[in-house]
Amino acid sequence: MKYHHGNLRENLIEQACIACEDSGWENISLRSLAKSLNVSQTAPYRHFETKEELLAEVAAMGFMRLSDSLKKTSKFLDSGLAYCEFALKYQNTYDLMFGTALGSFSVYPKLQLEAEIAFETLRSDLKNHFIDLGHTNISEEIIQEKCISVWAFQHGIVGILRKNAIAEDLGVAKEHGAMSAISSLSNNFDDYLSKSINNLLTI
Amino acid sequence: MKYHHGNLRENLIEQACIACEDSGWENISLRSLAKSLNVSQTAPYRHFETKEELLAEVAAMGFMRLSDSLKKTSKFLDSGLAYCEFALKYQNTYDLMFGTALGSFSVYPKLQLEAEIAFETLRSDLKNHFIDLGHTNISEEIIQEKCISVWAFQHGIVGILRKNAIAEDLGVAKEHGAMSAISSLSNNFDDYLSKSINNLLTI
DNA sequence: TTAATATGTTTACAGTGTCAACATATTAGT
DNA sequence: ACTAATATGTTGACACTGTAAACATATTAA
Repeated sequence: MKYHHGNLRENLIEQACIACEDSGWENISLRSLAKSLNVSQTAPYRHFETKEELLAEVAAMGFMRLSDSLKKTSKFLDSGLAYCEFALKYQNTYDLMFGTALGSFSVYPKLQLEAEIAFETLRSDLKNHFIDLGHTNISEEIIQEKCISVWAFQHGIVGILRKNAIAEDLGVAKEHGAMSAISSLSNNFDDYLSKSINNLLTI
Repeated sequence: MKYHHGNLRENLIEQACIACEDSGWENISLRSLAKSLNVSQTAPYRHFETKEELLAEVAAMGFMRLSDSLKKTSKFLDSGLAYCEFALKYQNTYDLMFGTALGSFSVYPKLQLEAEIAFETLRSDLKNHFIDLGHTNISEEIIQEKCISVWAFQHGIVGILRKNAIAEDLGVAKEHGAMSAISSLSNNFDDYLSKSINNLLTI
């Protein structure tokens, strides 16, 4: 089962993942990807109808890796930190996953699936968290609602942190100014995070 | 004080704002902007060193309008809804403001200023909210921290809502699936929002 | 073995940001 | 008022981009 190139499709996704994390999805070009795989510049079009379709695959891979990161945590309140770490460590991929390059998840079934798996990971963790706390009679709807709240909060914090140019490390804020009061916050970032999430979980 | 065109710079910003909201920042082209203003394709470069510089101006305008929207609310808990309404009504501009087109706010002084003004608007509203509740001895640090939390939560919720393709109206979710349990949530979106924000404000 | 299909190439089009060289309008300095 | 400096605009070019059409060939299915 070997065509001209072998498995151009998977190689393209692979290289696109690397290129995305290296220089951001906006700087990915099908032509240069093709060139780096020693293939003509329009060869990718035999595997992806459009550039966006390739980007959707990259985003899906991102969600798979996010799920993995979340699964590595034992306590629910740790997963918040894990989430933020992922989002800041793989900034460019995260941008692709949640940014405007792709529209709604539902346009790309595989992407939607992987996104839902990641969400489910967090949701089941949260359910266990509630059980650990002795709250056994909480409806699935509320669990889901709370899960969305937590996710949204984490997502938002990451966005704000980045807009204030906090870099590599979670604990350091470099800028000053009104909005960058974040610095004081990020000195004890994990405390802040778990406290806020705990608040959000109040029923 | 009238040169060749008059005030090309402001006209460019103006048209860019419109174009951005119409078709998204990714589809703005300096050349077509120039053409629509009956000016040569490189004329914009006398006023902006790079395309990004123009986009930063558009984003700054966005924050000005956001501040206006927030100022129109009387109660603090209403401003959350106002924020989400703004973010969903002016989706494309909001993307530019918080997306990856521009890096950190601090790269563009004017943008940073306008962003901080918007933040300050929310912060002072929150302070008054605490005072209304009789909590008069809350430190500025905590107010700021809570303000960041609220902003992050709102920002995150908007992002998640959009990734599930909820349209025009705040109250309606169209998709189904695990993550789109949002639909149940968004039926009483404003209740959900104020409840969550209230939780976040717990000290 | 033949027909269909999957995969890849060549060529081309219309568009992009931005640079360099040049032209002219306005302002500031004397 | 005249001149030099500066702000503004134009022309032309370069090196990219996504992607469509026409063609070629390798692989697979009948």
